[in-house]
Amino acid sequence: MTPRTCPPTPAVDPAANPDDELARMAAALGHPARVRILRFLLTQRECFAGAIVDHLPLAQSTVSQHLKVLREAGLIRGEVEGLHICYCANSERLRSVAHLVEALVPTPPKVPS
Amino acid sequence: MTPRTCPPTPAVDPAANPDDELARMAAALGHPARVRILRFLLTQRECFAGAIVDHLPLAQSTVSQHLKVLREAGLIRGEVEGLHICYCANSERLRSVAHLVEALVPTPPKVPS
DNA sequence: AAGCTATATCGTAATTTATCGATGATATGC
DNA sequence: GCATATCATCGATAAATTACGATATAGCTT
Repeated sequence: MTPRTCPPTPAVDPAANPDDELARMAAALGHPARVRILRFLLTQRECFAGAIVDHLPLAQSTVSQHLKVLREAGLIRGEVEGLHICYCANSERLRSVAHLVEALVPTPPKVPS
Repeated sequence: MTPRTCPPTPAVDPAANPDDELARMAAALGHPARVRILRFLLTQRECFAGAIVDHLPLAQSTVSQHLKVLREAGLIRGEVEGLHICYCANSERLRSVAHLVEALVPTPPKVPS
């Protein structure tokens, strides 16, 4: 009904173990266009969807769909602002993703004193 | 010709910018089964392919394909060891992936003294 | 109200992915 | 050499992803 929604950012799924959570985030990041969108959003701090479309060699509808994937993963947030929609990266969520990945890196085998 | 190959670990693609690299790694991590395989490998330090198959509710051929994806992303390594193939996580590569993700997290806006 | 702009959604085609069973290849043991 | 175990690859199939143009919707502007 409302195309201009920007779903309330599903945020973290509480009923997901870290493995599934990580897989979900990784899947959202698993496309070059989405990584570029994210990076662009980070360098601009925020911007309208149109700017992102201009920045990528993809059709508007395609970009919109990538934005949706990122939104549903909670990696970005969109806010209606008059006629535009202002997107920005969700730093908090990005940090939590970074932690999930770091948790995967084995700690160097501890050498007992 | 040689089914028991364990391709030489394509490792890092030098001709890839960080965005594409990150997307490639994320795509490899973007499936719950693969994250579980990786985690299993990390808790065991190493193990035969059969053990991984036993650990997952998937057919042997399916697991083998997931292993291939992880291998081609350089996230794990396999070594022929007699009749088995011994897999282990590539910590170095995992660390580099962690760094790629961390590089995405905005540094807190620096407050000039 | 009528038109315009910005963006989401829909319908669809093409590609990729996930999964399985079956097969093939190698190494081991007899 | 022959049977067996272990694992990769193949072929098929179903499902998901990606991409696009077309359409619809919400909010300005006049």
